[in-house]
Amino acid sequence: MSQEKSFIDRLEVRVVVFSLRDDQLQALFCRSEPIITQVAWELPGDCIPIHQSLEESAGQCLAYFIGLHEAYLEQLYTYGDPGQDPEKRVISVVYFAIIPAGTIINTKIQPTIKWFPVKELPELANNHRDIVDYALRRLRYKLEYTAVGFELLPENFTLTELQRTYELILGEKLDKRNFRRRILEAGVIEPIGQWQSGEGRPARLYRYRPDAVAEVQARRLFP
Amino acid sequence: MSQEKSFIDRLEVRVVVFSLRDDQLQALFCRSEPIITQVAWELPGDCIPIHQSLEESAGQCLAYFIGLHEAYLEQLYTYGDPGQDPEKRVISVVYFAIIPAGTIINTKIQPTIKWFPVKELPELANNHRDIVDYALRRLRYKLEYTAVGFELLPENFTLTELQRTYELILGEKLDKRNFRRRILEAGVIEPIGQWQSGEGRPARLYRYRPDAVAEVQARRLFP
DNA sequence: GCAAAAGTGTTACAGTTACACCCATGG
DNA sequence: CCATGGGTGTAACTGTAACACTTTTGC
Repeated sequence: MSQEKSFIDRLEVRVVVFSLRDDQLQALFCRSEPIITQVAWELPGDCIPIHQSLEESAGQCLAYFIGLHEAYLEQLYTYGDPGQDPEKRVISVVYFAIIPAGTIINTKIQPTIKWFPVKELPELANNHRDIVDYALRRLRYKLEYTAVGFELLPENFTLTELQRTYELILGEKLDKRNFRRRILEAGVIEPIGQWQSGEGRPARLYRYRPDAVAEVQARRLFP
Repeated sequence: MSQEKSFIDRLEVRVVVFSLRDDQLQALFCRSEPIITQVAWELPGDCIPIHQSLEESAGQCLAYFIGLHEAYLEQLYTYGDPGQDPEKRVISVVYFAIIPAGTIINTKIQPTIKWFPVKELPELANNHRDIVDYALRRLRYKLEYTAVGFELLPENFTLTELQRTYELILGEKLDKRNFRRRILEAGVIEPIGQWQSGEGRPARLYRYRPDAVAEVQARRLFP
């Protein structure tokens, strides 16, 4: 095993932050340093201090950019192609994060950040567009067989809100009765005994049961 | 964004190599340098030269250890917890590889490597046991919704061999008629017009259709 | 001719989908 | 009292799982 050291790699963490805002799935970007003249956006990120684990760094990145200390966080992929300069390479360990709808984030910490709907992304630096696309695929995919959808919602929510969340991410309409029957049968949520009033009949509020076992048996390609 | 450089990180690639051997799923390890006196095994790996991409390095690792230049390769996870020494950290980008059954590998290149059945792993260095467990989960999982199972087989195979492969990895018996019906209906394999003889009636040989679309619609947790 | 492995259909059951109306509240 | 969104059950259909015997070859 060769022992050649890689002194000139730069190791960074990047985070794709998703949230539901304005009835759309949005992702967070920050303005990149204008290298030539073009201004582009990039994924929030940072170097990884030697004393930190990768996940800690991703978490700290969230704290730094949006002042948030708790969020769903999952490693997505590590990118590390050599660039044009054969003496330089950036290793990007990318995480994705999910922020509950309605979370108030402190944009004063970092005035250069901005949310964009995933359907209307701006021009992004490097391969960040591909990264977001991949994160989105993973989110959709994961939504189908785990309970990750609840991470997008506040602690208490109505069944209509939950259904809307699923519809937004999957990009298709779902049947109300089937949706309700199945999610209640799955036993992953419980009513909190309160109702949310607004226009029309008040809606029962539910919360996710953190003890819920919410992995579905995959459908096999072959039996 | 802070610009602190991480000079003392060591960046390495590791590969979990799976193959079917002796009617068992096996993984490849190499003898680790005996640090104190205890001899343990570790995942084959190497440093990542600055001019290479991560996947290239993983591929080169396969070439170096077993003289193989083509194999299914997929990024698994990146590990990078700080160790005891706060000035040192190893970043391990881990891939997993699948080698078709019957592939003759050149163990003369590296006499210190050895296959172990995944059910009888030896003592492994660092967190490599966890890594293998995770790779195995991913392999099982992936088998259920993609056609990755074919990577474990030689180019031509019988339906019984294919079924056996699935049974070995999933760890359960499958029904012969259901298995055959569904895989043939899926249209991912085609007969090559030859038969393999041995004991009993000769078996028809098939091959995987590389143009096959072989992703199954996931079963949803909620509709 | 027999041992050994390949190959082949049907039926019962479970899960999924499609679908339309009444209910409770606020204004 | 009416507009608005919340809430509820059933029937047809589709996919899945369970199951045993015949066929072809080598020895």
